[in-house]
Amino acid sequence: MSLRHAVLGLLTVQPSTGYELTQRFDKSLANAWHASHSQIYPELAKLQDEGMVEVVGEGARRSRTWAVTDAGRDELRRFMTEAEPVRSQRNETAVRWFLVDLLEPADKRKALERELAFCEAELERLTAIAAAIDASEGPKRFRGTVDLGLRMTGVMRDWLQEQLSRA
Amino acid sequence: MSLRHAVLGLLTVQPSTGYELTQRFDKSLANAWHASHSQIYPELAKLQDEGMVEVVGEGARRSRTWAVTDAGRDELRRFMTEAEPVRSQRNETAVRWFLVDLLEPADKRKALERELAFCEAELERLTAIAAAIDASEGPKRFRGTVDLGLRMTGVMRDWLQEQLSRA
DNA sequence: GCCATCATGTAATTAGTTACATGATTAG
DNA sequence: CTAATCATGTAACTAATTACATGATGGC
Repeated sequence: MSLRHAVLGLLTVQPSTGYELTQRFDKSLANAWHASHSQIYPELAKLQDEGMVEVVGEGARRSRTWAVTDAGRDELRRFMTEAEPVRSQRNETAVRWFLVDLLEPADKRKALERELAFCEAELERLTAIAAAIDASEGPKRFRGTVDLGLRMTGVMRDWLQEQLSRA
Repeated sequence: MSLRHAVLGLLTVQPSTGYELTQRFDKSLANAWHASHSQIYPELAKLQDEGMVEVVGEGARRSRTWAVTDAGRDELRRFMTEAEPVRSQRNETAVRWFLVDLLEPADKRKALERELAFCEAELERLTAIAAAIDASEGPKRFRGTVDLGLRMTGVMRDWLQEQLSRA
């Protein structure tokens, strides 16, 4: 189960409230993992029971800021270095791209155009994130990951354009 | 829900038994969707109830070959052309690559090397599939999808090598 | 005062995994 | 004849989504 490790990882980068975590899942981990608040709050409670996270601050609207404990850091390290990676994916976009070959030309073109628009938007989104990191002070962590996303999305865009020009 | 559309798609390409479908999920859709037999058999039954698949042959070991009906083809087309794509992913490997920046150098190098080995293996797997398609007669469907996989995995390998050389 | 958004939670349902179970066929 | 693999199914459990529910705060 990877939800808890994603939570531990995000909280290691930066202590957050449950609400902020839900947003960070869709920003930082948009291409990796999705979790909604109804999953995150119970998971934080479970992690707290197990001593892996703790409340380090309370703010307005009875919000609580969570941080990783030493036990949590140990568990995250164990996951990253010792646990056997689970490689299976669940990616509806990839299913669609696989199945696009089954469509007749007109439908295929329309589908490819929609996907192309998605890639362009994603490139823009990642470019903005990269610029923000570059403009910031400090260690520029995750700049590499953003760069990987940019390269992958670039490959996808090129591929879609080729498919379109042939369709 | 994408399982049923993956099933309809795979059966559109080639009628199969449930057993064959489980294998095709891990071969053709390895980088898109995973489903185990305990999910596939009930889904075939449900699709049959809804008139979207039918038994077109029976073989040894009481195996049954399933094919898509017109209603199934309609549903697949509707999914591909009209349904709003769900973009969220669930990809533990991507989570790991994101979190690798949190590790100290020695752990990081070890983690990157493991991922690099995975990419090399994946490149080999895809190269073999591409060669098989190229050697075959007929329309060479999905050759493009395999090529996309090769390009993406190539980008990943290069990125991992760069990260390693800097770690 | 009221609307948007921040913020947290639970309940009901659906999807997916792991474990259990069984029988048929083929290769050695 | 027996072990491996083919082939199908169900049961128990865990994970995830969708829907329901409530209250706080800040901007207008």
